[in-house]
Amino acid sequence: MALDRKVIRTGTTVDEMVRAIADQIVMGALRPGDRLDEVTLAERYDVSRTPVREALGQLGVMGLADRRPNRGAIVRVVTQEHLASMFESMAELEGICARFSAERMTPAERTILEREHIASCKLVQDSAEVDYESHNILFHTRLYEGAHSKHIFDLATMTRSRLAPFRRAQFRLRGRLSKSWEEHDAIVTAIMRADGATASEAARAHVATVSNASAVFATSR
Amino acid sequence: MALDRKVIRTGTTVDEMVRAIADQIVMGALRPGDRLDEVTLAERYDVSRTPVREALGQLGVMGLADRRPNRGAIVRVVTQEHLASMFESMAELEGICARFSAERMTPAERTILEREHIASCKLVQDSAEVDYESHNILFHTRLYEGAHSKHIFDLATMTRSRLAPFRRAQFRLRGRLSKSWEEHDAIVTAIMRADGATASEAARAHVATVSNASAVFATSR
DNA sequence: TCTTAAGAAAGTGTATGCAATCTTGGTGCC
DNA sequence: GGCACCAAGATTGCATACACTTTCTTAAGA
Repeated sequence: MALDRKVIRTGTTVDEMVRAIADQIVMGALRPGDRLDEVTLAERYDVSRTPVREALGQLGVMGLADRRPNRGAIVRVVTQEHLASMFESMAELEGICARFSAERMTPAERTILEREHIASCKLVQDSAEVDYESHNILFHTRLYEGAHSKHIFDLATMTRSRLAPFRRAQFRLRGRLSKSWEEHDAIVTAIMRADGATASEAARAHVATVSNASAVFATSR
Repeated sequence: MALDRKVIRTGTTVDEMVRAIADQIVMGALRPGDRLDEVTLAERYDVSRTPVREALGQLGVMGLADRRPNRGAIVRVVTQEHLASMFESMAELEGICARFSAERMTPAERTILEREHIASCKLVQDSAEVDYESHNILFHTRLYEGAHSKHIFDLATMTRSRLAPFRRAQFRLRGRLSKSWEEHDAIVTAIMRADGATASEAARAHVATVSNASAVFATSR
């Protein structure tokens, strides 16, 4: 299934390849350790090897792929140690974002955050895992944005995408959905009160829980 | 002056190009806004455009270059706002590293940190700006390493390299050298006492000072 | 004089080809 | 049977070629 590049054409082919491959990795279609063969990818997307190669190089810098000179690229495999390190960093970053959000969000941003959070309660009641996952991503993005700091946003977003392959299906664990909502609730409440310290701690605890839920999944493959 | 690739040959040409260009940016030979012309770079390093292009793409991901489709690449220009955001992030990251270092460094690491810190006192007395700058980079690297968290290390290192073009010559400001040493001293003292909170605060304050020193320089160009 | 249009020049984006390197399957030797 | 070695195939790395986009130049028209 080739991409219709001639029709839509946003940006360069390389960008499209980066997005396409990154998506496959983040979505789990390509799993850690899988080979990223240049000719195979080129054929699949109906492009030459050149843009594929550039994309692989960029994915390497992003930390999603691992490039071995003369030996091809694979989806990055991380050790348990490194994985823990990433979750730890994520917790710290989210803590910072929550603190800044509590201190800096505009009234409009606070309103949106709260409204979306309350709306998501219904998804929990309906056990709508997939929709809740979408909401969850948005929720955390709101936190990163609310920090009003472009670089923190970049760091948090990057770290999240690197972790994505390892947090798949976290919401399938029994009761995880409603627990997640309660944790979000603690964060939102603190942010609405402009209580940075509490928001930060709640966010860190939240990520720690996700970390535990994901660790089980990551090791059991 | 072409690189002697045939002779030394460590890694691929692309890697060499990334290093070479990144160095030029970080060292200040290439300044924000400067064009990164593919053919010029290719000729300068005596390679074809292909590896140069791949390098530019990777530098874009690293945040050192800015790539505009069909319009070439330039050394990234950051707004005052974005620069402040990066310094703010750097302060938070260093704070985290200092806290973790205080909690996690091995006795051997603590010894090395303290010994190098004490040795650097002589550089201050001699007003050896260049040598102190080298020591300074090492000092902060020790902090990042001491956190014992690969990902935090990556984030800190990346952020530092992005900031490098803007903190040039910070030590030329009068009295900055000895002030820097005193700030380091506060961090080291706290780490030796395994006092995470104090170490964290000292590190954050230290970066804040650097930020102010650099902001003057950045705007006055 | 200023604006604008057309064409040329410069530069980027992708495809293809070839050389270099790695992998694999098989063969001979111990 | 196991191991070292070697050649063929597969794959990557880089250079070159060409198409396409942007930018610059220049000149005509208002």
